[in-house]
Amino acid sequence: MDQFKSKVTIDQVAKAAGVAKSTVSRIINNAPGVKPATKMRVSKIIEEMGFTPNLMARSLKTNLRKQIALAINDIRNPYYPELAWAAEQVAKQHGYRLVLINHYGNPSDELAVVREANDMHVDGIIMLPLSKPKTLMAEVKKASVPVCLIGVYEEDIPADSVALTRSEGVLAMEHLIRIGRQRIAYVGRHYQQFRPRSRFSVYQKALESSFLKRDPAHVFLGPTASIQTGLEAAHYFYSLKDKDNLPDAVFTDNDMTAIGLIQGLLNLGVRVPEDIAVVGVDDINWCTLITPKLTSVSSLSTEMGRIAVELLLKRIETGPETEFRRVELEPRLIVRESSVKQL
Amino acid sequence: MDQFKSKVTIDQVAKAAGVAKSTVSRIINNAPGVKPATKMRVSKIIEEMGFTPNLMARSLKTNLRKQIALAINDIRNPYYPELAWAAEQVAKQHGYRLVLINHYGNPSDELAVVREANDMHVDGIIMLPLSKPKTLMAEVKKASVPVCLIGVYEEDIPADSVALTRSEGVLAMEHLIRIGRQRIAYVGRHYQQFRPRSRFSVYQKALESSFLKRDPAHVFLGPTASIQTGLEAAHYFYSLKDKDNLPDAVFTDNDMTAIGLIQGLLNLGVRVPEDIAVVGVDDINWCTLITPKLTSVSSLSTEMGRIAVELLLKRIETGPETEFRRVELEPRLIVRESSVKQL
DNA sequence: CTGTTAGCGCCTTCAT
DNA sequence: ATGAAGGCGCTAACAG
Repeated sequence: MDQFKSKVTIDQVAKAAGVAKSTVSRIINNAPGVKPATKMRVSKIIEEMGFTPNLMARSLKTNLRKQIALAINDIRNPYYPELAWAAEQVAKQHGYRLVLINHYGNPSDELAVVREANDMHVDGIIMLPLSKPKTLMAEVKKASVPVCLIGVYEEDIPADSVALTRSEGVLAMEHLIRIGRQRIAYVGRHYQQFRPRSRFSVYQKALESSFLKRDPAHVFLGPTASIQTGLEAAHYFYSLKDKDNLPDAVFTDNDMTAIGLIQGLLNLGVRVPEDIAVVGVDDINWCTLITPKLTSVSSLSTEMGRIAVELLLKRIETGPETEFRRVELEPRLIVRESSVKQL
Repeated sequence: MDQFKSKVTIDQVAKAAGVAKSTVSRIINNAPGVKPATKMRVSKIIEEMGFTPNLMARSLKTNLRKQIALAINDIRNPYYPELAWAAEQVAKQHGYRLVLINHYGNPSDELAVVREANDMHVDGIIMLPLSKPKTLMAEVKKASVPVCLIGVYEEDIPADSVALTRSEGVLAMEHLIRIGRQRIAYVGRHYQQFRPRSRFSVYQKALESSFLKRDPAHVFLGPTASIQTGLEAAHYFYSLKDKDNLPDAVFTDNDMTAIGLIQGLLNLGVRVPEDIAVVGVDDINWCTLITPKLTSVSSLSTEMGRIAVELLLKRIETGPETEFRRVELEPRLIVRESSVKQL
């Protein structure tokens, strides 16, 4: 194992160049106070020897890793790559690396993620939390570095955050009601506890305030934000005994599930949107690539990712002194074929 | 910045427990030779103080990071998340963490990736290289840790590898020819240099050996494996002056581009597969979610990811002594609606 | 069984 | 402008 070309150290360079390590250190860090001549000479040797500083040794000393963690649910849901991509662009621009930490939906793992991030000694953490507020609070407090939250409504958590001005559910439900749907179902993930402004809570409230029937049979909760959950939901609705009570619309937690749901419905001979209109959340790229194209509420993944990194980097610089910032974005409904036949 | 809850160190624990740090070290590493009583007592203190070892300090010492890098092209192409997911499962099982490094297609960046991985002091690197053989060789040799290659045919590179027994192109072209297509086009990425067994080379050879016309106008090369490239290809073919010479089939480098291509063709009123049959490569999940469902040659992303990690971990253990291993998988053609109307 | 010591590779005063 | 020395947090001999 040690026969692999071992990394050259700053000492070796110093020795080879006949200078002290501190001089080499100054050079690789562009520190002032090195005679141009020696700088040039040593730089050449550095180049020749292929020396690159051991980042871990460096950060052990400086306590700076130039690295931020992005805790996500499942990399296989395109929503996260889209967000991560945008976040990475900004991070890179500032000389930071973005490290993804997957916690496949198990909300109890969110705490593990924080611990992991602590251990890795990243400079900051971006989270898209699923936990209930109390747990989340504990998580954030356990973090030994700044945290930036995405998509969280609670206001009293010691972290910067980016969120929407209102739940995606509001736009989705408004839309379905406006186009005259009467029996609107809900398909989504099962949370430990639904936040007051969660998509599901909003769904329930919207039904009430428009005097639509709230039928427990019209709610299907799966374990993950996946195609699979959508397929299962389709079979579930189809298996309802009371065929007259089939939903005529479904508001879906997320686009992946919505896409699975549509797939499942079509397989069962249900027409979308004629028989059942479907609205998702996230507006992932694939919305326009399936048939029918999926109506969705954009949760602004790329903007969120970008802003989260910006907030976090600012916080890393300024420290916890300044007041926590909260950026709010306006969600957008994008109407496509899965909810209205003719646009 | 330093007002954030600072991490507690092994010294603090040792002091608080009234033992030497080495004892604490032995305990957190489950090393033998600690009296159960003290172990119990100190463990409790560790728990109370919330101590977790600084992984960077540890690896500075042990030269082991329990971390492997996966160098990928673009996280937004679902092929990579699928592969990364599988790789991560195996890595986690062995106590390793998987770190993704994106090098958005710029093949010259592949070298940068190796350097980056070196700097990060990961224990090994998995690559899906795009570079031409000579460059690739240089890259692998620059690595200071074991490398495992995915999808490379060259045999003389000092690295373990997982690859297919034959190019995906063989299966794709066989299929298109068998179903009687005469004017088969190619859409793909532009490489610095096409390897002999690359998809494009195989495409050309297949045309020759079946005495089909090789028309330069039937080749469209884009910069990336993206939807966008597919859309552009569709417009390109449509804009050909010689309408009688439109292709009746397209072999596409990758599924993303194939999906974009189909989308573009449908928008232009071209029927798929009646007018143009389309075959992709990778067999990403989305193949079955679009309409028409995409015929594709599976490049076995999850198996590749899994095996690559296994090979790499074995190599990390054994070192460079043992001969480099090469695992070969049989590619599979999955026929769907984009190439034949009735299955 | 437990403590002492000596670095891992780097940065950072403090001298020179 | 450069060198010498100390230490970041941890592990790994070597003593006791």
